[in-house]
Amino acid sequence: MEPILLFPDPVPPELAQALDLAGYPWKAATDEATAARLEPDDGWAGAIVCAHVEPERAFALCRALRKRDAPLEPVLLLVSGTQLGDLELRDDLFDDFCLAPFHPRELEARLKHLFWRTGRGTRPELIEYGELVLNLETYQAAISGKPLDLTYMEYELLKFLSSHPGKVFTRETLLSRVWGYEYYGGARTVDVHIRRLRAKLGEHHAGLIQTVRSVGYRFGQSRWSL
Amino acid sequence: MEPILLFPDPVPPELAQALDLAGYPWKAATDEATAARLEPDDGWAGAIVCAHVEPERAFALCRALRKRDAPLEPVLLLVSGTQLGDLELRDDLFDDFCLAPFHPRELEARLKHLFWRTGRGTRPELIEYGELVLNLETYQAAISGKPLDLTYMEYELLKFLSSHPGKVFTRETLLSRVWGYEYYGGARTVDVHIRRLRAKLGEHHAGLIQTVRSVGYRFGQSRWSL
DNA sequence: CCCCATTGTGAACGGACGGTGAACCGGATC
DNA sequence: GATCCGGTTCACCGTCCGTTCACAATGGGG
Repeated sequence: MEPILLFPDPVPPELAQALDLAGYPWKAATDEATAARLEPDDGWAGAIVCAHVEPERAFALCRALRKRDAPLEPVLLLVSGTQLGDLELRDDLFDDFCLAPFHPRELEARLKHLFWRTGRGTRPELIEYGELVLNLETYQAAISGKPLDLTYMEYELLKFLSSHPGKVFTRETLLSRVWGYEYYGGARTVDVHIRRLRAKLGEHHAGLIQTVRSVGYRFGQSRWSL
Repeated sequence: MEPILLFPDPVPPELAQALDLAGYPWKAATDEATAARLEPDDGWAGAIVCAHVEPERAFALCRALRKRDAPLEPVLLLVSGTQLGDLELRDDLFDDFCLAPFHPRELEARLKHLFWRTGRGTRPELIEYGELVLNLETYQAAISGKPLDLTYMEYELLKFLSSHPGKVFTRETLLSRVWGYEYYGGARTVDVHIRRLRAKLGEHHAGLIQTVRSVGYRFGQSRWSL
């Protein structure tokens, strides 16, 4: 996802923290010129402008962003309670606003809705480990950019392992955590699924899943290796 | 100005007071039927739905309001902080939301901005994905320029799927989001509608709807942004 | 160097999952 | 009331894939 443009620079710490927590990339700028200089090739994903710190410059920036050839959108405004009246007649400068101080989850919800409204894709939930990417929303997996054709159990197993890299799991643990607590079946089932996973990961990446003899399996590099 | 539709009835006193203070006329309704009975000749100006009192019925009402021949808008949702997560996947049910308890002036500012926005007709009236086009105003669908003759449910299902491309939905999710929360019926119903959709999409485009075994269905290709 | 526990491998079985055709049913229309 | 239309349900069936088993390969300990 392209980064979100923030104003001002430096960014209020609670804003930066909320965005980091929600997983949105961002860059801060002090004015339109630096914003233009920092802009990625494929443009900004949107902008969040703090109007409660420097109102005049904030609104001026909004106006500049909207007057570009390709108007920047969506623009979310952060305002203090006393500024609510200032929004009048400035409707065209922003797409949504949020009262400061804000609850991180409100900001996240507003961003989500805003991105949906403006048609831009919302940020997918991913598990990444090196070349491997699992998309939790689409139930798809890819390694080195090439999609893996995994079955349901293979996907679930890989998802569990890759979300605990470096940790060793016994077959029994895997059976209870991935298959379900009530599962009653042979432990060798795990071996077969591991084998098929390694095969589909390809020779080059098969080592991502390691066997720990007489214990179980581990995904990724051990914390103590090297 | 036409009145705003409120839910539920009786209206939370702070909401009624805030609207009276801001000078907005309103009428309250307990459900869609009474809303239809109370509706003025020239329609509602918009709706404010309290989702923090009766979430299920509130969202059901939103869906009903949006499915009318002339979808009611704008819709402003009042939610509690703990409900922020519930907004996910319900983006199409509302135009803006406000955290309860709210500051009267925030509500007023949101209404003002909302009316300004909808006056300019910013709500998307088309959904496009590749060759597929859904016209939300005329309830028509076309692929490669040729109109599709879809039934109501087929259209709703395709609309929901195509507005979340790449994402996998379980049958239960589809039943609750497309058919309605109160729906009690077999999950296989979804299969049949999917089959008819694929048939009407034609052999060449049937792959737009993919089956994810033991999970559900997915529309279009996933976005591998990043 | 041998032995046996442990794990990898190939194949086969069978259950479950989903596609499909058709019947059913309730409401709308004439 | 007859007919049509669209949504739901059901039964059937093909296929996918999770599981199991037998056997080969491996590796650590004595």
